[in-house]
Order: sequence, then C-alpha cells, then structure tokens
Amino acid sequence: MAVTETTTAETEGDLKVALKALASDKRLKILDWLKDVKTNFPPQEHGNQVTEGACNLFIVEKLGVSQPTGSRHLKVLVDAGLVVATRRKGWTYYRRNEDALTAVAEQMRGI
Amino acid sequence: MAVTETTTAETEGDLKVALKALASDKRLKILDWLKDVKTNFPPQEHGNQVTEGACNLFIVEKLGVSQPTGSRHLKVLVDAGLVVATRRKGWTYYRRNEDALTAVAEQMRGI
DNA sequence: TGTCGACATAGCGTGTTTGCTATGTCGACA
DNA sequence: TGTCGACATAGCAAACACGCTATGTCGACA
Repeated sequence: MAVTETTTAETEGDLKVALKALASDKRLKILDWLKDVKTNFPPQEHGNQVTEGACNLFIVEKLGVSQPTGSRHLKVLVDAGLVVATRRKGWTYYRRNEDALTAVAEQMRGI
Repeated sequence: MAVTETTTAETEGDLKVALKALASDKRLKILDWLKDVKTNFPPQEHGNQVTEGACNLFIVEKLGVSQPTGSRHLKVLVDAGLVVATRRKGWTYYRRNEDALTAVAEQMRGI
C-alpha cells in the first residue's frame, strides 16, 4: 500500500518549537483551514478529506505561494508535531494533530 | 514623581505578535522568573518587587547576556503587551501582564 | 522502459532576529 | 554644573526565516 505517516515531535513536545511553528500568519491560516477540510478545500476524488486531510496542492494554491514554499510551511508544522502528513499513492494529505494542539493550548495556560 | 508605565499592545492583541514574542527560550524564561520575583531575584532596596516587578539589571544578569541584549528581549515582551515596564527614578521594573497572558492562553484554546 | 503528475529537496537572494560594543539620555547627588 | 549609575538606542556581524526557480524522487500508467 505504501502509506506513510509522519510525526516528528511528541504530543508533549518542546513548547518553544510549537510556538515558533505557530508564529506565522500563513501557518495559522493553514491550521484554521484544516479545521474543516470539506468546506475550505475542493473535493478530492482520491483521499478521504475527513480522515486523511487536505491535499498538499490545494493548501499551496490557497496559500498563494509557490509549491516549494507551501511544502516547507507544512513541513514546519509537521516537524513541530502539530500536523500529521499522510503519504499515499502520489499524494500527500495533511490533517491537524488535535492532541498536540490541545496539549500546546494546555501548556499555554501555565505560561 | 516621573513614573511611566509602558504597554504597547492591547489585551486582545494580535495573536501572531504574541506568539512571536513567546517563541524564544530566553523570553519564556523571563516570563517564568517574573511569576515569582521575590524568590527568583535578589532583594531590591528601591522598588517593590511584588507590585512593580524585577529590576532590569537583575533580569539581564540572570539571562547571561549583555545589558542591551537583555533590554531588547524585554522590549519585545513589552511591545507585545505581555510585560509591563515601570520606570521610576533611575530604575526600570518589569512585571507580567497577567491579563494579556491569560488572553493569549485563551485564544490558544481556539487555535 | 519512458513519461507524467505530485511533491520534496537544493540552492540562492533578501529581510528579520540576536548577539555584541559603543554611545546617548536622564535623574540623583556632590 | 559635573559626574555616576541605570538603562535605551545605534550600528554592525552572524544566524535564521522566507520567498523564489531549478531539479530530484517516486509511484502510476502507457
């Protein structure tokens, strides 16, 4: 099948890393869009929008940047553990890591 | 008397600005130290540690950086509205802006 | 095997951050 | 008025972030 899921940081990761990943307009937008993939992105014939997330190309297009730039923003989020990448067939899907995001929000209460 | 309080951003400020200010080991440390000025810093004969906060020099020394570098880190926090600076006599005191910090934490819950 | 579509990586120019030293400002006090 | 202590600002170099174009990789399909 060749399905690969990528998550670098743990749920209770380094707060600084998460904050650096979040301190960007475009990455905040991506996270917001991923809250509701179905309404924020065109339909995908290939991957399940709900379980797997949004296709890389759609995110890049909506961001209004070049494909490599968009991919790098997504990589920052993945490396921080805030987003999960699912690679299948030719496409890569991205979805929110809700556990990590709520963990960060929880840590922020003790800031 | 010549007492000046400085707060640039509002309580419900730009989340990105707050996150950028927070995405730094040293600034996170400062905020943590300011939670308990009395135990984290030497006694001050001049300013009230509880109501006014910690003296600039003590923070700089504890940070282990030069005085201008420390001052700039503090300025970033002040500009983001997360810390309040009180200038009196020759000294400048810094204390946490709890309202702003809890506001940021609250916003993070909707991230 | 060859090509094509979807990303990922490399490399580069530019702007921002972070450290420093040097210097300016400003109130207190001799 | 002059000096000193406590910051703030200016200016500079190194490191990092972010945009792009060019190119590599890799699975699907002819």
